[in-house]
Amino acid sequence: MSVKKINIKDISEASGLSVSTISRVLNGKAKQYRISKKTQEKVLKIVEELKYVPNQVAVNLKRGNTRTIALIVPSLNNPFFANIASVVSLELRKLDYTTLISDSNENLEMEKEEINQLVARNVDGILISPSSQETEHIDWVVEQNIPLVCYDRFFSKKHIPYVASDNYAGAYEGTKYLIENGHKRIACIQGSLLSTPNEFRKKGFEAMAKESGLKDYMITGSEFSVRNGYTETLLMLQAHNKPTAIFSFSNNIALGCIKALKEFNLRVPEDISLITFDDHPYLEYLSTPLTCIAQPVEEICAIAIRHLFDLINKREIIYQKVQLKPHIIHRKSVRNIAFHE
Amino acid sequence: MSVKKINIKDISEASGLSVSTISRVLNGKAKQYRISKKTQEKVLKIVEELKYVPNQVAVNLKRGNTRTIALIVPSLNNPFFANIASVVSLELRKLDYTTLISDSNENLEMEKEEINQLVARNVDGILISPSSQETEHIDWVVEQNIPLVCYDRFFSKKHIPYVASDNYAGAYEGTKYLIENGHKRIACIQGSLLSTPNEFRKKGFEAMAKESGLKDYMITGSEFSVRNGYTETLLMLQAHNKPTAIFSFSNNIALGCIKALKEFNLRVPEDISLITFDDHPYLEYLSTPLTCIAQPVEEICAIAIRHLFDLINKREIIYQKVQLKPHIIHRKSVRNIAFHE
DNA sequence: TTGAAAGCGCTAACAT
DNA sequence: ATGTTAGCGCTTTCAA
Repeated sequence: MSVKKINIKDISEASGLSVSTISRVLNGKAKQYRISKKTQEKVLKIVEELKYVPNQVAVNLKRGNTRTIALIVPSLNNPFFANIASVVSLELRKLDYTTLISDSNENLEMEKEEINQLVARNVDGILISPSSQETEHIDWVVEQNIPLVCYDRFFSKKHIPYVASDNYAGAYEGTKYLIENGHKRIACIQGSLLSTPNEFRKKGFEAMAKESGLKDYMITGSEFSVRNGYTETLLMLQAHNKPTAIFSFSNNIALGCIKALKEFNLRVPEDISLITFDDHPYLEYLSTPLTCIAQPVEEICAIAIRHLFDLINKREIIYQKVQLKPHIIHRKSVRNIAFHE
Repeated sequence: MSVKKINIKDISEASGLSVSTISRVLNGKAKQYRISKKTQEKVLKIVEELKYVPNQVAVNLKRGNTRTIALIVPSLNNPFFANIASVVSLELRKLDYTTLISDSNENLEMEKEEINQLVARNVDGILISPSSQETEHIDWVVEQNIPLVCYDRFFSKKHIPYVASDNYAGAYEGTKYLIENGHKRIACIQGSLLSTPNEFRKKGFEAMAKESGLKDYMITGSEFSVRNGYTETLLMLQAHNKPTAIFSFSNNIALGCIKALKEFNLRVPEDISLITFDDHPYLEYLSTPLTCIAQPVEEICAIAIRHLFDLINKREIIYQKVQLKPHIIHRKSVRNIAFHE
């Protein structure tokens, strides 16, 4: 029934050569060991015929490394992270590494479990966007000298390398843009209070608010989810003093926001303006094309990978903490109300 | 520098017990081997203290299985597949399996490479949405008795289990809906000609067209991509006889379609109607909420997983080939022109 | 109730 | 130019 997988010993027997010779040929060490052309050809021929593929599990055990990098995302259903997963796995494949994508579901317990699994599976490195500020499990990884780099979200108080957007600057600029367009009553809908992007977006907003004397604002919400965007928008629309602009702190939040706005028959930007973090192709085709603060996803991935490999190769990391400037993509969801007051 | 990972032998030495005892305790075989409470506690305590996690690579080599399932998706940037990846990995985790997500990038060569990798890594099973009708590499997997189930896309001519939407029925119903709404000139924009979903969508469309005497139609395009949707729409809008309705065969195609329509200042559905395969939260918030044919993603995942485990456990699979009915979600992108001719 | 040791498939150090 | 063998970390058979 069960067809035994063929192994290096089978090749050895079929060819009359020793397993070491097979191993050498297959690992490109033929010249180094001056293995004759004839032998090489014979090996390759038999390998081809028997469709032999070396058992990586055994190779990994022997070598102690797996040529596997783990990528932990908070949610694959978030297009921002799906995009990152796609980019990272493609890039790593070019380096002949396999990517193990783990979805932590925005859940610390799951994240811990996964980290455990990943370490047990001997991954060579971990790229993580942590779901909280809790670091015990992360410290444990670092203690074991397993290379780890944070992307997007990171730990403010720890010396763990990271690559992220400059969320402070992004929020600062976004707010400035809103204010320049005459908005004096702004509501922010934020995401997870435990995440650094949220922390810095909030700070960036507040800094600009302070700088320009903006007093009439609110910051509400607590999750990077459609539902949060929806609920918070619903609530603020029922307050006596509606904002003239909403600053959504993520793509999913914006979606919930739009849903609520629609139910209230409020048009964007005629009745209320909207700007959001995160770009996506569909934003352009929404009933009102959405102005957004786009993050440099490809760069974040590229640099995170580079840093991880610097760690893996014990090269020194010069810029341990990187923040990349996001940029505003102007579409049509912010109205200039400077002269309409 | 490099902190040696602690292993079972370390635990053995630290506890003064043999490695077999450690292994037994850790694998829940304490009662089976009548290991004393004291011994158990001692083991657990030391394991806890030293934060020992068994090396899964060694376990895998020894046991010959990995408790890992590979999920091959054609593209993670397609929200349909990102969604599937998310659902599958969450479901498999519940079963205490790890998911290895691989992005084949709609590319046969990459898919082959990945299959190779996956087999070499001793995955216990493979869930694949193949990027072509080429099956040599798939046959090789099956020959080795590695359980494999196709989802979404499959092989029409092979006896390989699959779970997919009933794309024929979906297209049939979608076309019927268009015709009932008075459309007599319909353009389909299709995706990859090599994929079964496309094949059956095309057939479903043609069947309904024939049945209702629809003559004036075209089927064009060749890729499940935004660009394809864009280009094909652009082309058909320049023809002398514009269609009154477009049937897009995927979410990405629809996005390209909308982009082109917008450039031509054509309103949906006033100037032209649009229906597409695949649902997504944002479809509801597009300038015209898009009517679509939604696939039962959760069910597809659940059944694919069940079938895979039937294979893994050598249980018999009763329904080897499953097609699940999709359903139309009525939004606002199809106009009734029956009385406007 | 516990331990010793073989062996999973491979690589590489040490032969020759 | 090629072969022999130890050992990676674990599970499990066999022994006690």
